[in-house]
Amino acid sequence: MANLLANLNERQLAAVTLPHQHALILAGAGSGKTRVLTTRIAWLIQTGQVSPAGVLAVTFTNKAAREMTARLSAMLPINPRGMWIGTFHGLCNRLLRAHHRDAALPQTFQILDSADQLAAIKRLLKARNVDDEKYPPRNLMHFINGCKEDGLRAKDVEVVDDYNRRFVELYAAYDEQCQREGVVDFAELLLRSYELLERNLPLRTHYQARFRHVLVDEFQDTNVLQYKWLKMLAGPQTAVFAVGDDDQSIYAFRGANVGNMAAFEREFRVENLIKLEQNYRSHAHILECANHLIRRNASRLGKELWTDAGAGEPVRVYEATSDGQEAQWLIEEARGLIGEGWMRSDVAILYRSNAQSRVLEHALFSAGIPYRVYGGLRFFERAEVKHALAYLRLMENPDDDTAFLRVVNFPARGIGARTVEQVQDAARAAGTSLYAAVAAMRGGAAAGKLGAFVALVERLRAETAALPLPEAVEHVVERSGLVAHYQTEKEGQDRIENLRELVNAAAAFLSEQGVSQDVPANVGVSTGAAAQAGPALDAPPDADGVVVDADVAPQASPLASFLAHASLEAGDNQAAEGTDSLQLMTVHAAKGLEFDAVFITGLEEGLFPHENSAQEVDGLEEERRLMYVAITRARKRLYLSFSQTRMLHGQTRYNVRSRFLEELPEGSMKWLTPRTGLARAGWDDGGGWNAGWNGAGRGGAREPAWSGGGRSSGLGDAPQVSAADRRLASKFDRGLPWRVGQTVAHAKFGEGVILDIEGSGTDARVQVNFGKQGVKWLALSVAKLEAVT
DNA sequence: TCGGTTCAGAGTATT
DNA sequence: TCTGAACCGA
Repeated sequence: MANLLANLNERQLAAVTLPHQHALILAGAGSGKTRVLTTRIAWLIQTGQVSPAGVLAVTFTNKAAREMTARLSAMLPINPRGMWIGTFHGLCNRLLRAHHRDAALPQTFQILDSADQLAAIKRLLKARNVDDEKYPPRNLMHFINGCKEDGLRAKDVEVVDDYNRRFVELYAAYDEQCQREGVVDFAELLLRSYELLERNLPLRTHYQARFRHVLVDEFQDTNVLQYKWLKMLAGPQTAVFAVGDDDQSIYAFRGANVGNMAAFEREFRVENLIKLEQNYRSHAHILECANHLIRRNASRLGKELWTDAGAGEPVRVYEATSDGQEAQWLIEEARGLIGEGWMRSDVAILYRSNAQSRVLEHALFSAGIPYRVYGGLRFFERAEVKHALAYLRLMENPDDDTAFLRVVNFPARGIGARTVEQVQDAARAAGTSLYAAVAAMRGGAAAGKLGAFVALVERLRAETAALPLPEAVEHVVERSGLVAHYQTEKEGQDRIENLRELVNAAAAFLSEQGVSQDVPANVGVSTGAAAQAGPALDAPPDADGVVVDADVAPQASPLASFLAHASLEAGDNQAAEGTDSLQLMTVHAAKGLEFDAVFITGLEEGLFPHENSAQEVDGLEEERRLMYVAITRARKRLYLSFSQTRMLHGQTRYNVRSRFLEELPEGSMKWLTPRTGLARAGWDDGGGWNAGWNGAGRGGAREPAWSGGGRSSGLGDAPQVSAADRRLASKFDRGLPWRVGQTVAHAKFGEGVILDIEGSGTDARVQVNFGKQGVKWLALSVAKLEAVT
């Protein structure tokens, strides 16, 4: 144990060895967060305070879960595979498989990824003849996921208008469709297991008693439902150890609710709040910049990073004349670094939006510098892989209509859209799945072809019944006709490779799970987890019967587990490793990573901070946190660059440098280009976005529209102002006390940002984005708005 | 069923 | 400017 706790600093040690009580650890960037989490678990187990089965540790990404598992197995002589360490979705999947009956799901339920979900929604809209112009599938998906992430079923959603009513109806219909098909989407995994625990007292009591320690990573990223889920799981004997950093909360747009941190502190009566502020990553000038910048955010729990590593080099700032020139400069700098012996893989080039990578890639390519771009298609998202998985899914669960439609005519077997529609009609009439409808259909050429398809799936299932998973996958890949189909394609070779890789992935999956390679793919097995579970899992008999713990419940078959794995872990999304390359990625993708040298590019108003964020509640603060994350990625050297002009959407935009540059401490910066003065009047942190993004550039005027200060005067004076700008400007000439971009408060809806203003006098209306409460038009003569400063 | 054309939209993203 | 999706004709 001595060496377990060795080399921890005072605060880290305190966090690791906290008593059996709820705790909130505010872990700054580079402060050893993962180390504290894993050491805490190891320490608890090693000192006999909890058995491995009594620990539940939850993360957001598979990568984080893997890292935690790996570090733990290095610290402890136990097999951490049997422990409940995983992503929210992975753990929910585990619960639902074990208690599928109580959760009203088939044991073989399939998991829809985002693309599957969208396809299912489109299918739903089509079947119900819904105008998808008026109700775009993507909006509906967003709505459904948003509701689920708030823990709301369709019946719980407050209907505010007719348009919204339709969404709620479709939400209900969507859930029915999923239930009928035996599929669940990502949000459903969470919601369903939450409801399972909520409604099933014996089950809840059992798991609450079992998990004496619940540890949460990246707590600032939890959404409303995840927090509710944690509250449901935490019983009177449970200590929740939440680790997070409110300053690194950059995922509000996907439902993360930083407010959970304060709520946790309050609702769990947290007495142990520990701040990890010593940074082991960056030199002091870099941390100075990070601290100085983030201090501007009003809503913070408060934290200041420090290091004893020394001042290091000042942060370099460069002003380019164009985006292309910015890339050229960057290449020269990078060449210099490489020449000095820096590894290319230790140099990262960050940008706010993916579109910015093109110019950079073009320049790097021309210069012959190897680079890797993060993002893009992942292994299990590739079309050919999804096709193969669809066959496997159909074998496992014939009711999976999404899988059916994906491969019913792929490879082409003469089943056209017309035929498919007929099946869909028949299925709807009979209230069955497409697969079952085909089985019920008689006669006709179409039925013949369809019948052949169903027979194919049946045959595949029979032929693979006794085969181990990898061989079963290989058999399906071959006999489904996929390989043959891609052989006829010009560029099908890569796809065939990926199909072969899928066979390898299946084999790798088995060994990762500790399942023997000999077990037939579709036979339930007991994994190491069950064997390891031990006496701690003897569930207390209850009035309603005995609770069978997930670890001793029959396990799903290797195939079912593999399919879940494929949905829950989309695989790598970065170019294969190999040659030493520069690392290109968005700032979001860089979170959690670190590099010796970091370039943050495109530091321009409208781009970073992004213009769209001005329309969101607390949008600017989130952008600032994003900048904070970017800065704290750098160990030794940090470059910040921006460009006077940038090609965007086919037009040259004339930029003003990012306000974030003005928010950094002079003393820690070194301008590589002369620092020009800027008229900064008109800046407004309170929600306003007075910068003249709208006008600048389109008229060809370099003069920023807001140079004069306030929006209206600036616009009025600018030459060649567009019609849109005049329309905008006119909104400020009516003497209304409101302006676009302003943050306001409403008694019922909370804080919002004004998006638009229409009419005048008693007719005046404002459109306000209230975030989760939605976008609303409010009549100013009725609604009471207050300015938020 | 595929391939070309047209059109809108263009922010960040894990499971 | 560029991309992806939808659509139409062969």
